[in-house]
Amino acid sequence: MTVPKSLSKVEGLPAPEAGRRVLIKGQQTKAVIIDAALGLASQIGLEGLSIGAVAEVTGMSKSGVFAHFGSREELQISVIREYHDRFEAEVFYAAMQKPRGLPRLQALFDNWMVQTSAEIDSGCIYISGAVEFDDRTGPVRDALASSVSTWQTALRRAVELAQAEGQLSRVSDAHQIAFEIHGLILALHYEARFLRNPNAADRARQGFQHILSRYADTNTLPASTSLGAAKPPKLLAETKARRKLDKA
Amino acid sequence: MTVPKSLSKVEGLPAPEAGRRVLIKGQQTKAVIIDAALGLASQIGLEGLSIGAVAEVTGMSKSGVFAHFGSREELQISVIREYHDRFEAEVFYAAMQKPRGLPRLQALFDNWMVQTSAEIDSGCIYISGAVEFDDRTGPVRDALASSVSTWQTALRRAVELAQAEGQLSRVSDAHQIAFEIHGLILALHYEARFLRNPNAADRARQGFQHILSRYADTNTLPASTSLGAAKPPKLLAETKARRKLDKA
DNA sequence: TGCAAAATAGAACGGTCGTTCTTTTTTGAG
DNA sequence: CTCAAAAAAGAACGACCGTTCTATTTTGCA
Repeated sequence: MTVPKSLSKVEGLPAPEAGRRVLIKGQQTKAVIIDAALGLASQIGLEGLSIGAVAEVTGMSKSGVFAHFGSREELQISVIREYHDRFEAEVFYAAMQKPRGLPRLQALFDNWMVQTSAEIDSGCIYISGAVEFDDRTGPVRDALASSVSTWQTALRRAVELAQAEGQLSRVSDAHQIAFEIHGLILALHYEARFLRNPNAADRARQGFQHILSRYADTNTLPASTSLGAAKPPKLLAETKARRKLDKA
Repeated sequence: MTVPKSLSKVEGLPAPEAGRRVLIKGQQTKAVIIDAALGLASQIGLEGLSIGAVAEVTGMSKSGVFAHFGSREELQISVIREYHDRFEAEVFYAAMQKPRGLPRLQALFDNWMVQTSAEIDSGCIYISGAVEFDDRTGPVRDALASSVSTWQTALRRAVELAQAEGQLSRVSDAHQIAFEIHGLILALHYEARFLRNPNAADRARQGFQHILSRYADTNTLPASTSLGAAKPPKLLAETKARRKLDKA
């Protein structure tokens, strides 16, 4: 139909084979719109996001906003993509500077906490969106699930690296550990944002330290956190053997 | 406190001082409406709940449904109350038959898991509602938050009892332990319902056993679950001393 | 600067929503 | 069986929604 999926214009090539013009204004305002829409969606959710509200915030007309996307779904997907990019930059890439293993995993968790609910307003789209689209189908849900899965894979990989470094036990697989970490973030979001519990951040941090100390391997315990009692006597030889296997 | 929320039968007084009639039909259909509305809200959320949809499901007219509540907000609140009652019966009261301590806590968790997402469809209103109303104000949010707080208090109390019985360590307070358990349920709901991960239930169960074994006190470890490695050498004397304190 | 294309605005559409008002049907004690 | 009260239906309202179509303004290369 009209509005050709907005692929050639923004997503794909920046029009190097353009027959006539290479306009820049459109993409500028589109970025402004997406930014405003992301702010709105963070507060009222992706489903509550309306073109009229975005138009009012940006000072544009409804049809002016609409023309950039061609449908509300495409606007929602653009918002998801924008959130994905920011999440990737501020949580993932920011933590990749740390050395692999526990330092990087700790940085991922800290950044995740900040991104999720450290800001007073603005909830997490990955969380609210999951609730809104959990029994629906379609491209919006697919985009959301894809984005979340990417992040979960990255987190799991960080856990695996910590295991490979011998800093995290293998009594549970990485998926299980990532699941428990995810639960802490979800509980943080729930208690901080809905119940307005000011201690939620500390609870989450403490829970993360509990997970680390539970799965702690023998070498290099990072300053032995609050729970000093539970020190499982691990097998050093087994750990080293497995580290070799991972290199192969 | 044994959850003294639900008192009268439906709304206010069941009309014992009725001047003329004591009609029963109205309350019957009202119960039918609320049941249908709860089913709908469990799928599409409290915010997505529309009077028109409820009317269609129940085979009534919009105004017929509306007349029973006077506003959509009141319908939403009625749904929350209904969910509260069912949750109370199927999760809380069903677990109160078990002896206090770990058995009861385990039963609470198991029932909670079933209620939350064991059923294929029907999500949890406490979870979806928290996302939908986390930055709103008004009676619906208040009813939801009140209901959740009541349940959280009951859960925390169960943890405290397990601590008092000497079956759960006190290195963390009950609120922290309840927070971590809550996280497991939230992660279960997220992964099972949104990501369609069939292993989520096992992940949650395993995470719960991890929490138990982390906070395990010396006596009566229940058949030492899958995680056999981490056995923290606890102080027996300290535990007994604290158990005495709790009795006082 | 000219001028076509791009960007934006404006008005209107059909649809659904919660709600109100009026009318009809059903209920159940006398 | 009667009949007033309760329950339910029906129609209509204003508001907002996404979307379409057309008109206007702005953009930026020639």
